[in-house]
Amino acid sequence: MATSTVDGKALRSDARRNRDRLVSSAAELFAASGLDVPVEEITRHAGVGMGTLYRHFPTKEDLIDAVLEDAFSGLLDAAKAAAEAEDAWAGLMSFLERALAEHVGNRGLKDIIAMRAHGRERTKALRARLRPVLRHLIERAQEQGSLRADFAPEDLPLVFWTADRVIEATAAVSPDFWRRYLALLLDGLRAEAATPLPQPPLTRAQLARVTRRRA
Amino acid sequence: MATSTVDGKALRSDARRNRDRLVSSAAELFAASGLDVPVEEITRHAGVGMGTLYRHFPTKEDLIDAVLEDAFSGLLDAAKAAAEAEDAWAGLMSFLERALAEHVGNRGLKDIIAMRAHGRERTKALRARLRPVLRHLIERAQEQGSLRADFAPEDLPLVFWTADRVIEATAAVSPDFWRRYLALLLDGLRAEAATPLPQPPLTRAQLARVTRRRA
DNA sequence: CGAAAAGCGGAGTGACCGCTCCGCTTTCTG
DNA sequence: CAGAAAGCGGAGCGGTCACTCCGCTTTTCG
Repeated sequence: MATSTVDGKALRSDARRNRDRLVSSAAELFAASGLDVPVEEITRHAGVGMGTLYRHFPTKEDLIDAVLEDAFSGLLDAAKAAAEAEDAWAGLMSFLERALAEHVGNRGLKDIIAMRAHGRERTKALRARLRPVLRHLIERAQEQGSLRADFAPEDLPLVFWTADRVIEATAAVSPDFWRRYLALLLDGLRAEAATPLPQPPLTRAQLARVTRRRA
Repeated sequence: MATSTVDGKALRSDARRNRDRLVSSAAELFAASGLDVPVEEITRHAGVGMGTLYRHFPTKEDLIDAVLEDAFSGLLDAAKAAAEAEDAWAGLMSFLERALAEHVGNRGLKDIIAMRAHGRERTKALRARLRPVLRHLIERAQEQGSLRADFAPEDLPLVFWTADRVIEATAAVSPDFWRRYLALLLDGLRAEAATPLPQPPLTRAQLARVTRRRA
């Protein structure tokens, strides 16, 4: 949780303290119940008033952004670790496993990836830093002959979208069940399993349009 | 759309006409915009008042149920057709393709399968009639050596949950993209692709608990 | 045809939610 | 330590939605 102020000005001590409380309360509640916890519940949990919340974060979206920046940046670390693996396939697998394991206890993360609320700047920046790492990992796995050649980096969101759906549905009943789904899907990503695919991958532009959508 | 009255009593002619209008308006709007179209919009589209809606369907859920019974029963037909295929794998594939193709234009169906609102009686009955057909199809495909042996009938919802997620995300941008995802997943379901799975399938009881959930 | 029964419409209710406004309190600064 | 600036709390606003209530209209049937 950064201590710096976004724009020059130093905050008064009580303000800083309240801001921190808000962010950590929000983190906790988002993780537990998803992004639509009422803002009022967040302020209550943080022991501050509504006014305080809205002075720090002009909109609920901004709060979400502040909270999930941390969580998202964890993903980047996982990706970097995976990129160093000798066996690229194993690296990719461990990246997916680690990332998804985090999703099990964090409804907020799933909500973001499921596109409920979106499109902030910092998140976009993190995504941009993540992309080349993963592309490299994918290319290496394909060169090593383990990952099917027609798998595109743009197909990766499929894994998260769908696995999150499974987690959402089954976590309460069997918290590790998503691993079965992932294994099934990964068997379809192996080079040996490859059968011609009926559709091209999404282009980056299409993918961007997908994430920029909302009800 | 059944013409019979649920409980003995015959409806007055205007009542029957209004009821039919409501159901078909709801069908249209649910398909186009999902299950959370406001009831007021449905009544307006049907040209009747709120009171009329709520006399026929004590709750929005009941209306949903009435509407989706039709759509759901189409699935049963698809399954029966698939069960007759010589090649069980091909049958299973065509069942999935046909069922999912319907979901592309019908947000209401996806919403139901995604568990938004649920648990009505008629729907449960239809599911019960569907189950043995699909189980038979799966068993045959396994005997023929095309479907991996550790795939359970209880794993089938995975396909729908996840494919619907993909459809939801991408239909507006590339309406046929889900076929790529399905192909990827199906490659993982082939017997040759099989790698040991880390988790057992859900039991029927667990599956029931999953579908009986709501926010 | 006429009256009772059945049905109808839609304004209104209550619950929820994100967000605003402003009189009061705390912190900072000289 | 005092005054000004910064921050604070929470009642209330405006919007949405499922659902209710009741005075009026249409159908039915002898």
